[in-house]
Amino acid sequence: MEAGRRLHSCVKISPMPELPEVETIKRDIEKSLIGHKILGVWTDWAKALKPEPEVFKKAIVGKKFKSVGRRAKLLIFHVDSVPLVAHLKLSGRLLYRDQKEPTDKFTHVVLKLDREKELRFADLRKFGWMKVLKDEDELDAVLGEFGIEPFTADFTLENFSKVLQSKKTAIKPLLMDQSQIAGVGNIYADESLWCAMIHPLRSANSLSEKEVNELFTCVQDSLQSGIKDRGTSVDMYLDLFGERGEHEKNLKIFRRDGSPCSRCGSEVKKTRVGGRGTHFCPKCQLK
DNA sequence: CAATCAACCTGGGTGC
DNA sequence: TGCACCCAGGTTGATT
Repeated sequence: MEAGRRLHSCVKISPMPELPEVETIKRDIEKSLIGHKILGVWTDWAKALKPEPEVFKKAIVGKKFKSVGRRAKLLIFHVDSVPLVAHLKLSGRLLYRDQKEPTDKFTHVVLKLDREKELRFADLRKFGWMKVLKDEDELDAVLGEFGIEPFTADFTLENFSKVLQSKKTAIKPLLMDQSQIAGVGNIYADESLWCAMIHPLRSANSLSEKEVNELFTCVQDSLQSGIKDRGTSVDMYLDLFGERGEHEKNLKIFRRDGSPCSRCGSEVKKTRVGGRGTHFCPKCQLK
């Protein structure tokens, strides 16, 4: 276990932009990128630009960033009237930088802007992408694939309860199922379940009314707490200006295996649920 | 229909 | 020192 702790403290690659991280980037973009004109597009990784680099370039060069939004973990831009969406997946970063600042080797897309600025897309694992959409109908179709969105009018206890009651799958994979509940990834799923004292393998439709209530509150609190700290940097997420988020020190359960549970003192355990690393307190979160 | 799983990637760890 | 192998995880798409 000592080895386990040491291993985790050395892991340098686990960004995981989830709702709070993407929301942080979105808010910073509102204050910086909006209004900039796109002068050119550079890439060394064709797959990052959809539908394909030439179409992507043609659609946006000469136009201005007008708005930015977020749905689940997706960033939504409008470049003039052209919808553009971006997904950071596991290791993507968006950076707003002066042209003269050096780029790192993970930078695979650069949007050259006016006023000597750049929007850089860096991605160690190259899973992320930016995509130009045809029109608002296509955007509606993309956004319609997601489930209930936290912090919107749709995210009611009634709707949350309906989602849980309709599935007998384990609660953790359901929390992370973007088509059901939008924006929750591995970190905030673990945090939410610890907060609500629910074991990650509990069948979703087996939760009591009280547990559903608790989880409903905990999901929102965990996400809100992450936003307040400008996201979690474990260890690669950086915000639009290249700064780390502060939420890592406020994590209650994620990657704390081997340490005492901050609620009951029992040793935090790590296991696998749905193929993903899952952290829980065996005393607080009974099966 | 639901659960499972490889594939997409890279770097950093371990074990031999 | 080197090298094969494993792991991290969001999402898609194929398979069971």
